[in-house]
Amino acid sequence: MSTRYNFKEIESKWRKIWEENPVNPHDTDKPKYYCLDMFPYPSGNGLHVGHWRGYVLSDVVSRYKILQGYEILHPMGWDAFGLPAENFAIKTGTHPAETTKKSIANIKRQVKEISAVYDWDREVNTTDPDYYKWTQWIFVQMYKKGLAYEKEMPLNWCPNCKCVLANEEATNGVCDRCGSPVTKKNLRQWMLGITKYAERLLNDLQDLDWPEKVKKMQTDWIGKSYGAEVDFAIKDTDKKITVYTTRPDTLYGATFMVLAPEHEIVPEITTAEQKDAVEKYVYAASTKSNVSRMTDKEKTGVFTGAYGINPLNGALVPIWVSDYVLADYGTGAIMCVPAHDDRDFEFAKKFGLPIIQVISKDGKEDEELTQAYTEPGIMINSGELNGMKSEDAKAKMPEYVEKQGFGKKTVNYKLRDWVFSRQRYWGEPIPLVHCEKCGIVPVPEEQLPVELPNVESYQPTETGESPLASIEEWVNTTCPCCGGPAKRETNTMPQWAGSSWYFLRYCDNHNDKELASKEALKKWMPVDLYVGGVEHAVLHLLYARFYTKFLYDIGAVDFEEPFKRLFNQGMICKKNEEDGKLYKMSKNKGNVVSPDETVEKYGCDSLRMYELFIGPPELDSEWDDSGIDGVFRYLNKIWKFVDENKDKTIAATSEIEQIRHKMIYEITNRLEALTMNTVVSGFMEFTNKLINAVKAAGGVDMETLETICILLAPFTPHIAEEMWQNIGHTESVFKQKWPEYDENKMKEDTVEIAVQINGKVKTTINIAADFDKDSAIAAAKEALGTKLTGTIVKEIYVPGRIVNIVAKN
RNA sequence: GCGGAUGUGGCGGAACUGGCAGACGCGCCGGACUUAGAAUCCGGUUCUUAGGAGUGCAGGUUCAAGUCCUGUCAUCCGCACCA
Repeated sequence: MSTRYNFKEIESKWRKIWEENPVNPHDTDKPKYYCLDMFPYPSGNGLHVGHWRGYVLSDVVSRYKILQGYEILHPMGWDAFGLPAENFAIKTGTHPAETTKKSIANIKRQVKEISAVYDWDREVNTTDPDYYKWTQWIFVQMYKKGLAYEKEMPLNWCPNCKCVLANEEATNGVCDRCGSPVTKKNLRQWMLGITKYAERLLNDLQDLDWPEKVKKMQTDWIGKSYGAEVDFAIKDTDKKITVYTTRPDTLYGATFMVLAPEHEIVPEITTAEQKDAVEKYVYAASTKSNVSRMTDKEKTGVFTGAYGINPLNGALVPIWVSDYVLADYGTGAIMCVPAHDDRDFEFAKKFGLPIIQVISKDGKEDEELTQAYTEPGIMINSGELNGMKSEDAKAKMPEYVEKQGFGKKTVNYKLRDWVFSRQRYWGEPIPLVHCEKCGIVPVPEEQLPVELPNVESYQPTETGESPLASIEEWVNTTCPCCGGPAKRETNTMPQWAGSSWYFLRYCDNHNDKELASKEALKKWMPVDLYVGGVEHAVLHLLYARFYTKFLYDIGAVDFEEPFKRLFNQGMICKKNEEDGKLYKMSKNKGNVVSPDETVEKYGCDSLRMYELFIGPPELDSEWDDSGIDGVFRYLNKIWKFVDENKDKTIAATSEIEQIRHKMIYEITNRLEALTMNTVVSGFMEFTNKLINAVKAAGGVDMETLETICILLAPFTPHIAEEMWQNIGHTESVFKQKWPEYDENKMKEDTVEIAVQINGKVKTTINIAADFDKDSAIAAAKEALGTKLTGTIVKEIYVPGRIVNIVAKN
């Protein structure tokens, strides 16, 4: 394709000029706008055109805000700790720092091709000791507040990564990173008490301008439920079992109990006759993989031989063990009401346990329940509760149980504390020292950062020990407290540590006294628009909110929510040659399109515009190699139009003026709504209209040419800047003001409207836009002529839209 | 199983609070320019027995439904024995 406008020359020219004279000067007294991209992991594979999508979108918004008179913070950095560099080190012996440095250099070069208005002097890198000093500092503050603690417990262990995983990283029993099935391993690990923040993390979601989907995912992950804990005494012992239930209204219907196999009371209450069977079952459950425990829905279980006593009516209920009860949710023990719970019903049927109905639709007992009745209804077989609405009983029971002294009202969360230590090399060392005399001592703040030492072997171990453990001269240190011999903590932090607060560091990235100064944070935070993929809906976005709330509590920041508005861009997919199916671009699938080549062929402006044009930005889109031709042709067209008309401008005709105002109106509104695909189609549509109007008028006015340049500037900055210069300006287009529209001037004098008979379009008429109903109907009837037959029942006129005549024959 | 999103020409997709369905672009067809091709420009492009039919399917509300209501199907995503 031959080129009409020389994008190569224009783009390199302006890139250079902007580098010397940034279009977004700082330290102004303008209002602020913080527009943030989720920073990338600098992978060796570099970027593909899918990565551009979010970056272009956020840049368009940033440049638009500049034109609207804002001072912008639009930074970029590198989330550079992580496994790929470390695995590469294991294979080749190359130090991860070296690999990371190279990858960053490459990806930075690629990111610069986007020509975004990034503040490169605010770049951060999570592996830079000046950065992770503060990652460690935050950990120390958490430790001091008792929020970071050590605990031994069965943890998700990825045998492939040889590393523990947080719950959030092991959804569906599979390692988030490598897809291996996760096993459980009993390990002593560092935890962060995120559950202390469950309520705030849940409540504060309400006011965020985030996609509902993400809010819902976080809400579900936190998993709040209301209910009661009820104590069941165990027959012939002085022991009791506390169960958690969300259905205290059904307490009279409890006919058995089930304990999780891991429940500590199981061996204590199991009778001699049942001992073998129970031990066998518990052992089998412990070796069952996480995946099958989640997916095997067929109920299994074993009777312990013991009986609990229903505190309400003294009824004896057999106590069973089954792995459908989870040890780490609620109390690890449940009361079972088979009449009103699907799972309990299934269990009761399978093992022949009694079923007592305590709720029914009409207050009468059903003949026989064929399935659990889970709807609300009227209480029956429930003593003093009989006749009450089940919802009322549900609301009343927790308090009643509490008053009677055999339980209490409670709230439960699915959210677990965050397993925070990793047994790998390429991460922030946890800044703690183990002293025989003083116990665990945090490294004093003035000694931070605890830098990562060099190791010989990056190989992780089977035992759950970090490769750092083998470096004796590093491990052996002195206790900051007593000066005696001590050992360093050898675990490192998860990759999420660095990304949980990086948006704060951008505000003041050179500060060596604080993670960021109060003034800088006050100026910039919170983030006004955060753009990134939906894959971090629970992980990064939950952790970052947690960190922010913690920093708020210790007075380090004065806001509780870091990201006011969140936008999730869709992925760019491409058909795989082999199976013809759409896949997200990836090296594995061999469907990657390189932005480097695309820029070479079409230029940055064309690629930027095509990234937006490809489809609704929040949905996945299919890359079409020839689709970019359309925007490239468009840019040539607008270039030619401006070039041909710039030297012979005339006064604006009313038609051209009307097009200009309408164009400003549409582009602005669509841009505000982030419906970027329709912005691009709007540019094309209005340009076509304009070209026709200009042909008729014999020329165009200067203001219209200027408007086009400014409107295009956020989208295709180079060509816009060049055209702006070509029409006679010496100052950057980004120093201009975003144009305003005048609604009165948008209006057309005459409009074409459709004329319908009984809702079917028969013809169209051109009438004055301000015609009243009678004139419009009259004009419509005239246009219809003999087509209109029968008796007219109704006449409808929607100004500017339609005339509909309802006639009966 | 629960929750959410999506469903419109050959393709990607437009259509603001119900008001001319298919904007804009790709592709394709025809024409102009050219020795020729590429590029560019101009015109056409939902289907169709030319009366109509048509926004996954079946109903409903309305003068008027892609848009609202009821039911249903398909695809994708998230959660998934959370008591």
